[in-house]
Amino acid sequence: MPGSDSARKLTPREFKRKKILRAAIEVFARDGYFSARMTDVAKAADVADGTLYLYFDGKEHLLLSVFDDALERFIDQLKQEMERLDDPLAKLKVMVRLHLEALGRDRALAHVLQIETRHSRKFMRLLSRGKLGEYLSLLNDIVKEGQDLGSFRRDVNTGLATNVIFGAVDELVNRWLLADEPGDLTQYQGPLLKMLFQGIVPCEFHEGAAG
Amino acid sequence: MPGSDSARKLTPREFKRKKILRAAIEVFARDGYFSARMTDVAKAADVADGTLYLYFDGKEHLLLSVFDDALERFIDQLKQEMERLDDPLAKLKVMVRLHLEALGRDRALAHVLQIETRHSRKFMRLLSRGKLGEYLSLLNDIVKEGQDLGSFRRDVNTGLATNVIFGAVDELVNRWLLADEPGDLTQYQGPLLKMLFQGIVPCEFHEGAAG
DNA sequence: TCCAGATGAATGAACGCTCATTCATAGTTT
DNA sequence: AAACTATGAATGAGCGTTCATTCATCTGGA
Repeated sequence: MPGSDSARKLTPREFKRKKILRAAIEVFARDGYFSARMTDVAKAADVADGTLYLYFDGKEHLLLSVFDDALERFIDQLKQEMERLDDPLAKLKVMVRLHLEALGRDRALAHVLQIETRHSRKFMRLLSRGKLGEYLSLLNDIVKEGQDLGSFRRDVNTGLATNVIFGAVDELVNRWLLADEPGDLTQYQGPLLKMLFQGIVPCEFHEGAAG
Repeated sequence: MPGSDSARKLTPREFKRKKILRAAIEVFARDGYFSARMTDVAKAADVADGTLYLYFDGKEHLLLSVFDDALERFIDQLKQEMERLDDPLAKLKVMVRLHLEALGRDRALAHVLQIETRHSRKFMRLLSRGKLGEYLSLLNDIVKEGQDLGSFRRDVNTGLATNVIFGAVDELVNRWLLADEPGDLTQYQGPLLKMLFQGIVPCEFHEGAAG
């Protein structure tokens, strides 16, 4: 099944494509998407201005490609790692870990994914209907499975729980991006999961707390 | 103390300022911040192009003003409503309710606050250091107070809990904004709080879940 | 009451600059 | 010698901002 093996040799064309994508990440992260000039992306990729348009349909399509390319790799990895797991709780842990690891290791990419790709409603909808939707759907499946098996509460709406989990992780990454002295992003994995699993109110007070 | 009473009569200048701010919200929400033209904001405010610059220092400052103005009103209301409350749990409920109500009632404003103001790292830092920081600090205080009083778990980092709560609410609003048929935003208030308070894992499984 | 002069808020046409994109040309491979 | 790929200078539309000018309102002297 050639094409699905991510470790195979790249064709020259694929190689240059990747090189441009990487350059775009660096430049978009450094200057911001709107301030960034295509000329600078070309320069960073060591390629002529016009060449960009032989690989991408324009600036916006380049940004979209950065996003989808990154998420595709991430989703593949996620699926692969989850194959060996049955426990939804363990799956959720892995998902959060991979999410934090992937972004924690590449700050420029994180910046582009978290901030630059969210510049308009129109663009965000585009993302939601693409790879991001696939990712959220994966998360939703885990939550649903956990509820079916009884390891997650059944009395919270599945979609809402998905939303809370994603929102929490997403905001954590945002704060890490905005921090003046960002530490290791993955250090929060444990505490974050603890809070998501157990909530903020001790069990003995649960009756009066909600509602 | 004239000037702090939000219900007093507006001077002509204040009135026109508000009119421009409202127009900016509508136009930024409709076209997106970057696509929006100052000319169109002026048109929507029923004012000449140049007039905008008698009230604001430029396009970016106008966007910032929209944000700060909205948050200032929100924070004032929040402080006022919280004065009568002692219980941190109740305070948190009020905070989430007001947050969802304020945005749920004004979709254009929500759009601008959630999406258009987050177009760059630089701008987001500006927000964080201003009114948004004040808001987060308020939330952080509530969490801390709850932990001191024992109504919130002490074994979760205060800042992280603040982050999770804000992230969850924020993402909920985002999904509402992106939805094709958005319902009433406030309907999620109860379930959201329940999940934040109690977590996703039933109490009896807490031992093995975290970590 | 009337008017001359002063004030500054408001106007909107025009400016000037910034890029995303194009395409005629050049190079490279088969 | 075709076919494919790359180049980068030139283009021109788009738009934030400016500023010379207008005009409604106010002031105070007669």
